[in-house]
Parts: sequence; C-alpha cells; structure tokens
Amino acid sequence: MEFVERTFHIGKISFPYIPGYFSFREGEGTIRAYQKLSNKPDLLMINACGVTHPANAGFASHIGVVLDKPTIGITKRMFCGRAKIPQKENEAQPLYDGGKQRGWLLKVLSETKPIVITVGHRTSIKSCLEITIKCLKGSKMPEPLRLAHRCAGEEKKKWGKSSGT
DNA sequence: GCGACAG
DNA sequence: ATCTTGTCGC
Repeated sequence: MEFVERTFHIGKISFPYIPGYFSFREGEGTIRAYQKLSNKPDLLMINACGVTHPANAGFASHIGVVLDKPTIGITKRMFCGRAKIPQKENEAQPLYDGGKQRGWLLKVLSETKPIVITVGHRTSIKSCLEITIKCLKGSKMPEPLRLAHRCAGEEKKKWGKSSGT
C-alpha cells in the first residue's frame, strides 16, 4: 500500500452537527473533494458510520450510494449497535444492530479503545474487516484515514477556519 | 425511564 | 469537532 494522491475542498458549512444527520453537513464537501481526484479509488474508507445507523444508512453508506462506490465506515466510538468489548490486542468482536451483524469492534492497540468498523456500501462483513486490517500500519486508525485526517489538519492551518472533517 | 449521541 | 497541560513511548 502506498500513497497516491490527495485532494480537498473548502466551503461554507450550512448545516449544524447533529448526530444522525452527517450527510447534510459534510456530504457536499466530501463529494467536491472526491471529484477533484485524478485517480479514482476502488473503495472509500469513511470516518463515519455505515449501516449501523437509525435509518440503516450512515454517512459512509450514503456517500457510497451517491458516488456508486464501495465504502467502509470506521469510527472511534459506537453510535448504534451492541457488541462485546474486545480486550486483547488484535481481537475482533461482531457488532450487531437491527437484528443482524453489521460490523466489528477491533482492538487495534492494547492501550487504546477499539475502533468501530461497519459495512458501508457494497462491502461485506468479512471484507470490511479484512480490508481494514490490511490498511493498518502501526497506528490505531488505518493509514488512509490517518493520512486524510492529517491532510485536513494541514489545509485547515493554511486556510484558517472553514473546513469540516 | 433516562442519558447518551458518528464529526 | 475544538481547547489544551503535562506525560509517556519510540
């Protein structure tokens, strides 16, 4: 795995942060940034929920449908669903919501809380976990998300207050 | 029933 | 997300 390209978008936020309604706040900016990519990826890792959502369609799922692209949703804490908490490093526990498994809790590092991995769009329970694990590179969060987050921070510093992660 | 609640 | 001191590990 190696870095290929990065793009970003700066615009005015026109919707407040309301858990459950991410798409309205960050949808446009995310799509704009995606459209600027010269190399379109085969899959998107989104820092938000997938199908573990009150409407079974969190931001990761929503963006996957809009862009017609497979997605995986990864967050630092659960929004919906129930799961046993993995204690041992490398341990994964199934995350259930709406009567079926929709993701995992993965204890990446022994000293930090597990990350939440959820099916977004056109990915499976099995593939979302496998792909995420393949993207781990020593940090709690998978490398693509870590780099994207760092990139956002850099641009934010250059342009001042105006973005949204 | 109440509190908590992806970024 | 944002603010923000001191502390810990590679």
